[in-house]
Amino acid sequence: MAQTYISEIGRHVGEEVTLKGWLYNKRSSGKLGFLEVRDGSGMIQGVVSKKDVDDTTWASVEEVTQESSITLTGVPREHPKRPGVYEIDIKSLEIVQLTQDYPISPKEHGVEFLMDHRHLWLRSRRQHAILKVRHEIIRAVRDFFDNDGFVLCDTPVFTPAACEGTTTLFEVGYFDEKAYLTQSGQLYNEATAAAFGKAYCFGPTFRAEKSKTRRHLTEFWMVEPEVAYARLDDVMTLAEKFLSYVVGRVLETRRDELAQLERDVTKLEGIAPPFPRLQYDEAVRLLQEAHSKGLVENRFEWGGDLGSPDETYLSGLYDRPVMVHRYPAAIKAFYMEPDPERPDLALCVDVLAPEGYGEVIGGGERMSSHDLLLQRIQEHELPPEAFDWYLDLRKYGSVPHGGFGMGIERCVAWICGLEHVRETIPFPRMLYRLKP
RNA sequence: UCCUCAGUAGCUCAAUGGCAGAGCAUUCGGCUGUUAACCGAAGGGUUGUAGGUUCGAGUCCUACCUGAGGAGCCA
Repeated sequence: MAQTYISEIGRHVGEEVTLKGWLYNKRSSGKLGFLEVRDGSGMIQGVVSKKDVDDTTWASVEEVTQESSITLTGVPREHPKRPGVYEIDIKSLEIVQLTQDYPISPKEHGVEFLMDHRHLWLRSRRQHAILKVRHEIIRAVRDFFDNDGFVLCDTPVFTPAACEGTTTLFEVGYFDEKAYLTQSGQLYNEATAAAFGKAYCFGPTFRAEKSKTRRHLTEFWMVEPEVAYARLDDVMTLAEKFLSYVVGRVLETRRDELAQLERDVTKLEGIAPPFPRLQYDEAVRLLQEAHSKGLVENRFEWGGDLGSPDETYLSGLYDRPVMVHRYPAAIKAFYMEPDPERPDLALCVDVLAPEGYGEVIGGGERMSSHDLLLQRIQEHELPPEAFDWYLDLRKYGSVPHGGFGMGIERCVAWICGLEHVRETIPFPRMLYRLKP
């Protein structure tokens, strides 16, 4: 018999249908059984009474265990006590495979145990909700750029040299030479933006930093748009429109999943342009003021990069993401365009998500002068021959241009209200975590 | 790399330096509207590893291993 998916069960009330899936949980009351069934598309409670089915089916009901694969036929109807919720009266049940000793019980488990069983943990309600929000975020990201005239131009994962130094790169063998896993597609995006005007890449990114916090993965997904002729203000305007669109789409299509995650959606409903724009100088003043009031432990000095506690404090001042711009050039990457009015500042921006989720976007205006870029490469003691092609972009029709990168997992963690990014990707890769 | 915390049954956790315990899971029995169902019973242990202190160590000390949170660095 043709399979009906649980997500479509409402269209089949009163008809006999076949479900194919797995047993999520079982409860019983004597000769009445309650089977919670999942099929990937959703969950439904099956009800089966001994007097209504043959002995074979009742024996299966008694025997079936958590996460056994099953097929069943039955007739869906509304739940007697919960309007809008469906149940299915089971007519017959077949066990495809009887599962023995499923490790994840319906009770609490620790992080290490769940991470070791990540391949099975994905079956749980919570992980389902998170990964469906992730999927929606990725769809929204693609739709936003596709609908705005951007061309998807993916950049390589194998790269010959570092964008910003080799210390945080994974080195791999590439036949007879060394290669590195990409830490950003941005340099290549500058080439595709010069070709297509507006381009973006979206793929995995690798950082070999020995970071061990709730915000770090060694392999994560990043979307990076790049726009020819864009100035810093244009980049910031794009970033606030983009983030607002993504949040709006999740609110529109994934309310059930956010409710499952107990996310306070009122914190998301106000996310709309304009986002506050805070110049680095002003951020320093706010942080020093906060320190004198005892709100921030360490006194922040001009010239440093914002630490996590600093970011958390600043983002806590606003009800939407805050865009901190014009950091000291000395602490930013070599390719940042200097501010013509204050050459010691870089025309860059970091977008800090609310509620302490930290930096979700980093970007800015790129350097357009060939000679200054070459000078910066030399100052940073980078091998100029590795950047021949990159310098070419400044020799043949150089224009002001800029863009940003957004880490998908931090965005998912923020929108879902999660404690840790490890749950935002099916199989997280972290310091000390390479399996499963 | 550094700082802090943790490691006891398959899982989550108790146990003042003095008999190794509970809930869940599993097995058996009961229950016709359950919702992490509930009720009764049973099986289940080299207390992360190695050494030390002590009449006696899950508990105290040392080293190591594993994990978690944080710093730095970053999206």
